[in-house]
Amino acid sequence: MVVPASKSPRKPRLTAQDWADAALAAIRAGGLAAVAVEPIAARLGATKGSFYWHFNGRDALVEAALARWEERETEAVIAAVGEDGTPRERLRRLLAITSAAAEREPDAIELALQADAAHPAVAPVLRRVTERRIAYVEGLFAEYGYDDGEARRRALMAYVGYLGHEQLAHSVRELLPRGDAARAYAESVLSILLRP
Amino acid sequence: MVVPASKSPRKPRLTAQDWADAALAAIRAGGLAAVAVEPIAARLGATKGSFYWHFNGRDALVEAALARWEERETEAVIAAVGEDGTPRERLRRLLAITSAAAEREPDAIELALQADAAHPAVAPVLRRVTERRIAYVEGLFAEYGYDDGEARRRALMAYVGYLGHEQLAHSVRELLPRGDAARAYAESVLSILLRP
DNA sequence: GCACGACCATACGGTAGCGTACGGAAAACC
DNA sequence: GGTTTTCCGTACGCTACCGTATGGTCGTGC
Repeated sequence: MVVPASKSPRKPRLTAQDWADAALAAIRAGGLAAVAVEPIAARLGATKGSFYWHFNGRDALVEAALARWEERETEAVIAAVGEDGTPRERLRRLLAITSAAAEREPDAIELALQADAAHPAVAPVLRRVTERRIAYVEGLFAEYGYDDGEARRRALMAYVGYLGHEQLAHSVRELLPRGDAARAYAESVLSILLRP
Repeated sequence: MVVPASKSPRKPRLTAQDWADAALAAIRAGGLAAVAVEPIAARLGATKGSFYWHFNGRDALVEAALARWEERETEAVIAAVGEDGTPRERLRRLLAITSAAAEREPDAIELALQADAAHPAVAPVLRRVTERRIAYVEGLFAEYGYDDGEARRRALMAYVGYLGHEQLAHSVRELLPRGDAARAYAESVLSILLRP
């Protein structure tokens, strides 16, 4: 009796995207250094033979993963805040989204990239994403009523605080306030940033 | 003609300290992953033979380097601020010291450890150092007049801002204000943090 | 001035990962 | 249904690093 094709799940062919996503997963789990062809191949149930058909080498894979991340990042974060409400409401929403995310589990990919910010493939990606984000927050503050210089300064404070918060959530999470204290903290941050 | 002993500088014997310092230098230059026995040996003009006499293995070297860093860190930073003047003056001094340091070149060792915060040897060191620092800043805010909760929150904001600032200085330095703008920024941060 | 212990170099085997060569299977096309 | 692409597995050599074994050299006590 011959078993039909449904026995072992029919080995789907892999695309370059599959590899890029797997590389992103590796970055999330172990940083840029974890982007290693052979382990990822094993995890995909494939071999290097497949990989080197889709890519020229490890560097190309890294770049593909970063491109994928930047793309996702761009469309996601800012859009999540929306365009409804006063600037204050949008800032509160932004704060809520980011701090809630960090309380669960900080964004490991972003932290990994920040850690390898000097890597030639990482630097430009990080620069673009960072610039976009700060400019966005600066816009919110400007809309709120601050003049150019002050809006820029406050945006920087806010973003720098965000970065450090993610970092601290990753390294010494128990020092961050939780629950009610976290809400009081967020409220305090918002009111301080919006005080003239 | 035979040259006396002064020709090649007489090969000084190495101590465990020498190795630990060299490892720290490697961390500064290339992160934890750069702590590799053979390259460091080469840089010291020695071989693994020397290393494995002083240490049991790579892990022991990493721990020695971290211990050395923690020691330095503890005695240095807080002491630099001193105990003179009002809390406000001391906070300003602290801000000046740290932001000036970041403007030149952020502390690469600290960033590297932050990047590998999950490493079993790094985590406890980072936890202790971070706790000490935040507690110190919290003390300053308390002395300034805030009640316990508020002092803690402000200390957290300040520290989280410090972390993010170092991070940004490392990844996208050109986004940070320089010169006069930097001074205006620091002034703004201080006044915001000390406003009731 | 020699003997012993501290210190180090050399040489070796082992592992993980990169990249290449090449043959074979699977789809796509006609 | 055969041919041509597309996709992938296997096998190989190469490099960088870890850790061990072993014998040599240097300093120091006596």
